[in-house]
Amino acid sequence: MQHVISPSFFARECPEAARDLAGKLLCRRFPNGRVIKLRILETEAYCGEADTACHAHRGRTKRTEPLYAAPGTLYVYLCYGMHWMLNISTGREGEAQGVLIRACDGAAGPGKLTKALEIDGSFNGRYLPEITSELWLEDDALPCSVMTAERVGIGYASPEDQRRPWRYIAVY
DNA sequence: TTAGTGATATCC
DNA sequence: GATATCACTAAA
Repeated sequence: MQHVISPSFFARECPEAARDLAGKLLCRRFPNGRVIKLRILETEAYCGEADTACHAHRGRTKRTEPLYAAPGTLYVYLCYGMHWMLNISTGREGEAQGVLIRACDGAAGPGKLTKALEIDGSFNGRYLPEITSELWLEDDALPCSVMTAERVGIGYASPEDQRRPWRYIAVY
């Protein structure tokens, strides 16, 4: 039985939410009506202002605002001038936590993922329950195990934060 | 290994 | 106002 994931799923500490999100289904209805569902294979947790890898580690800015918003709010931003990164806010409102969705099957890499799903900056700051006709998450209860690893692409973070096992990989 | 790309943050 | 920096990718 398919079950649509509600925002309360994200109302807990980021590493837990990121770990649980691995193996779930990311579902997208395109403007032309076509629907695809991709299994999430890789996520990363960014855990608030104290995490030097998190965009919000220097405090609240216009850009990081969605990370502070209610859990289930999307944080979508452009990297390297061409790739949109898809994140979902977690924790409590006022805490700058988020989960980066790094890979689904058929789309390995956060930039390829958003391209495949046609997700861009227009989704930034949107709240999942308000856009269920375009983007939603499902739990089909397919069992899997989850491996952890160090996060990638965060050479600017402190050495101890770079070592944190906050990357989650679903294994079947 | 390197170029490509543009928004953002941080510094004049 | 200017510049440096990026939670990346494809091509070579």
